[in-house]
Amino acid sequence: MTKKVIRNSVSTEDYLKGIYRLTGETDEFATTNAIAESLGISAPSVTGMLKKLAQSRLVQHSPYHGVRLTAAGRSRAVKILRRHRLVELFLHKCLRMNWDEIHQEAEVLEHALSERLESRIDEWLGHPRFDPHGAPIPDAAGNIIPRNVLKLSEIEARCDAIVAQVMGQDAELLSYFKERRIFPNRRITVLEKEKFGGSLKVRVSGKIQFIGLRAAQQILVEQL
Amino acid sequence: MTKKVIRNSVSTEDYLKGIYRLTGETDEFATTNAIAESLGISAPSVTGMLKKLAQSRLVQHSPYHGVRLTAAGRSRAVKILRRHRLVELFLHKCLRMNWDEIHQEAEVLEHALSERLESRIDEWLGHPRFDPHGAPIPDAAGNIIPRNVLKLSEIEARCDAIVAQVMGQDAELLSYFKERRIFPNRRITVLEKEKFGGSLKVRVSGKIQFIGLRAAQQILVEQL
DNA sequence: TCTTTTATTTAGGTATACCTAAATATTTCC
DNA sequence: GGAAATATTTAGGTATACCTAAATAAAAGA
Repeated sequence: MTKKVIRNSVSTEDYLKGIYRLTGETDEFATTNAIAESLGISAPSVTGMLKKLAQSRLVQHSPYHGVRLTAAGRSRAVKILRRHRLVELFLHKCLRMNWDEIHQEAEVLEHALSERLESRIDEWLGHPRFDPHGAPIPDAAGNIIPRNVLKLSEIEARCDAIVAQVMGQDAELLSYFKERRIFPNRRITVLEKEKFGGSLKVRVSGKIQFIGLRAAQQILVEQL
Repeated sequence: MTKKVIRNSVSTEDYLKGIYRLTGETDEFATTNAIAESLGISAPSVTGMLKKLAQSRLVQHSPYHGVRLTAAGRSRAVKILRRHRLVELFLHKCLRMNWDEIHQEAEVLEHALSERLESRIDEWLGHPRFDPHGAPIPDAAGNIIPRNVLKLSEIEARCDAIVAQVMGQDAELLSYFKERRIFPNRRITVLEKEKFGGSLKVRVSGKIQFIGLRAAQQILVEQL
């Protein structure tokens, strides 16, 4: 027992991706509850799965504390992330799918790509570096372009910035951004910040508008 | 118990597709062993699964005799077949994937397409009617173009025909056809048939060559 | 510090889909 | 018709990945 099984399941990939999303390239631990919430799975189920992932040396499990990805686990997570973002961009560019539909499709397709198909799509796209939401696409070796980004909500009033990325998980939020013409590479100026977590008054794409705090936390910018 | 559960699994889709491949549009029964062999699963496992599919009203199960698809089961099978063939053609046309690679990819991707993506691909391809192996692609309603085809092995010597379809499951066999330039829509003439299941001497694409009987059974033609 | 709250894990159970070995039904052949 | 061969099903078991309820550990607050 406690043998090191090879885990190729969709579940395994979803856990690794979820943990990576929580901890990024840091060596922080992701907590059981955070993982449970992000995957929509009960905490006891998560505990059980984390033990299996630890046996397969994909995560390091520190009981009652959390897990962090091993090198192998991180590499698998980055691979899925690459596939997810390549697929999003491909669906958008080749098949003209909407900005707010592609995430949902990619969530399934990322688990169905072979190595071969991944690289064909990468070639078709010309080895792209960013997906349609502005998220960096890891290269075939797993390297990610380092960026210096802040949440829009953290920018001071009267500051200029460039939209780097909008978080693309939620179709409703993406429609919100679309309506307000908030897209990667657009210049954005924070005009005013209401106190105590209120809206931000900004100018973007020539229009002055208000953005809720929750939305502003989902927009990454490069400050100028 | 014995409730009518909704079955959306990859396994379910593979069984329905497999049964359809065995029986086509006829009302014949597929036997347990034939299904087991075609899916590479043990016969007892197949029996168990057929009972579940019968409970979900996707097949009609006649114990010790076999199963046949219900209308619902056939419709699901044809949908998967449509997706499989659309994906094959798309990979070939858009991503320039080889004739003998696309089946393997489609085998996975067919289970990962949404309705929306299926129809985007269909549009991109211009509502195609045949896949790269010459197999007819069912339309969105599930209708399949009727054809009048024979196996090449059934054609009399000194007869002319047009290659309609090469069976595309096996990459090795497809390479064999590729080498011999046997593609859909090519004219093929059977020059001689060796007795007792020997090779066929044919002319195709201007070249005279021999085709093994097993291969000739995997080539469908329209007799002229 | 000690109690309460929160987070995590253990215990026990479910569904899906597969397996082998053994039993039983069906078909084939003499 | 009956024995042998073949096909199918039953019985019992495994692995994956999920669940709820209960127990326990850790963190927070008085």
